[in-house]
Amino acid sequence: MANPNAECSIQQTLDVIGDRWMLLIIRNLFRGARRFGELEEDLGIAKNLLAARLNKLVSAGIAERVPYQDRPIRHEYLLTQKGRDLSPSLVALMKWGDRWCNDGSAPTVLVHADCGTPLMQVTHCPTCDDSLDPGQIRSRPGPGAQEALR
Amino acid sequence: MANPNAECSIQQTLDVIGDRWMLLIIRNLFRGARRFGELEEDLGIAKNLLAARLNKLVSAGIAERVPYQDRPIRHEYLLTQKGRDLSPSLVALMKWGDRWCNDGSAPTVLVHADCGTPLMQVTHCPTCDDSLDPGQIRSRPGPGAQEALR
DNA sequence: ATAGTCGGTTGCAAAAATAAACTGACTCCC
DNA sequence: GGGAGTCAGTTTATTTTTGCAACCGACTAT
Repeated sequence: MANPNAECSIQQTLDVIGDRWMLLIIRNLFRGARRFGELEEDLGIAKNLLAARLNKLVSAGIAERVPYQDRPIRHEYLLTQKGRDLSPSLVALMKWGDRWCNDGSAPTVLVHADCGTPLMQVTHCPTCDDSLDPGQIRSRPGPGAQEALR
Repeated sequence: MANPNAECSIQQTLDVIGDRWMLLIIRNLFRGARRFGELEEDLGIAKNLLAARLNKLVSAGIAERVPYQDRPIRHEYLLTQKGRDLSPSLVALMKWGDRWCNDGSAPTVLVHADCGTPLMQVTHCPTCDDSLDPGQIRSRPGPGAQEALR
């Protein structure tokens, strides 16, 4: 309890996936990459770092190692529910990059599998049934938290 | 064009804000911190790193330096529109931490300023007028992009 | 004149990233 | 059986980035 930021979920999230490679590895797992060599080649990451990151992902419960052959035993890496649940974060970061790093044009568009419509990501108020912009958002301590932010 | 990932907005985004401190600094700017010393104390970051990060934020156009006194000239740091537009990303990361690092309980809850209702963040299909889960999302190259993600 | 504040810069040691070589368990081909 | 190749790492050395502490300059307060 020395550091008040320890209470913050953003801090805790970044402790797990907040380094230069983690989110890129997770992005590629989302895209369907499964194997060590595949990730290595796609990302251009050093082998030792990839091995270390994958171990961290597995021990954090974001990915799991699943054998795909014996002799020699080889594993592939699959996202768990916890990992798949990072989708909104990745989408949000991608949207930001689309808007601010690519002149608003999107190198990649996310679409609804059923109908092909490009998707939007919104912050939504269930009561007002409306989407909000940042100015409409306030933060307050949650239930079971004493003074989480400042 | 050597690296196909250069096309990806996630990559580009992480190039700018993808290190351990950037999003934490931005989070604190969202919370209202403005001054060097304030950020330094709240985050426990080393002065040289904070100075480097703030310069990077300013040159990336995410924050701006605004004088708040002369003699000696002192500046504060304010988020630009580009910076404020990171709100959805921060929200998404926070939600993930709430769910997966805090047993689902939220140290901090985001609420609608108008009505106080806790907010949801959803991926939304404008055509179907429905919110989607990750399994319903596909990616495809956007307009003006050749083969951005395989 | 002295001390203190604020916002840095500089120098140095420790930690992490990178690149390249090496390993081990196999398979495939001759 | 021998040699080359693949895949998934591990080891080793080099470079870069962090983190820490000391110092600095311009001012204010006492």
